[in-house]
Amino acid sequence: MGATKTDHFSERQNKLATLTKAMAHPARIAIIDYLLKVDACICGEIVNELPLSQPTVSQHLKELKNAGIIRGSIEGNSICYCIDKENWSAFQSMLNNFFNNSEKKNNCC
Amino acid sequence: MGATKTDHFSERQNKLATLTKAMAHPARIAIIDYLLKVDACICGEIVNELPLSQPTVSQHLKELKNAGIIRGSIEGNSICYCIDKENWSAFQSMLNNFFNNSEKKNNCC
DNA sequence: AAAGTTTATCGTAATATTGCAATATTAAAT
DNA sequence: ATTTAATATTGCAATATTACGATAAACTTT
Repeated sequence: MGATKTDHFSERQNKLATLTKAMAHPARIAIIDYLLKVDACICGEIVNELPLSQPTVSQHLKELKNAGIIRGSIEGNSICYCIDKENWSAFQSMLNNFFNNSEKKNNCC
Repeated sequence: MGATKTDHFSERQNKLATLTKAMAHPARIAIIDYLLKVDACICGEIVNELPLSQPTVSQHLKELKNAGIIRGSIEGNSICYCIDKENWSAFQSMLNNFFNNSEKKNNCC
């Protein structure tokens, strides 16, 4: 056991879970925060912004990249990271749809 | 190691991470989906809705409850669960704020 | 070419998550 | 009081995540 049974759920449910999982760490939230704040590609300063070692930050960056939240491109001997705006908008819509189902009338407890 | 260094991040960052983590499983998304769909308190049918064993579902319900996403109240010999609408709205705002920082002009890569 | 800089990967330890069988708990029904 | 029902808890195995030191890879500068 220990492995998530993704095959029993809908694609949408798995996607939402994957997306939220990618954000589900304060360091990754902090990275996204920073990239949104500076609103540009950041070449080689992200490690200094975080209270974690270089390998650990690199790993978090990789996860964000795998999830499609950020993009990285080689620029000389450093790597420039930025938010993948297209995907980011799609994720926002996805989460909005999820939440907007709660705009109903009835209630009970 | 293996434990998240929450003490190095802001309260907001940790809260966002905790919230997204609570949603970061297809079974938990499915539970929220279901509770939003029926838009009512559900007494003892949630296990049948999911392709997982009763103990596993119970555990996922517990996590959602701990995160404040759902509430459960005893009703006879079953337990009624529903979305905690107040918290749910707060979470929605929180995520909206997070995403709305990306409504800027500049871009690069 | 050698040395420096930046980022990624490997290896490994600590911890957390996922899942379920078995069992416990609690209330209703008989 | 016993049985039935619904849900929670315990215990455990499999897997995933988090973190970092050591090292590798790739590009720049000297």
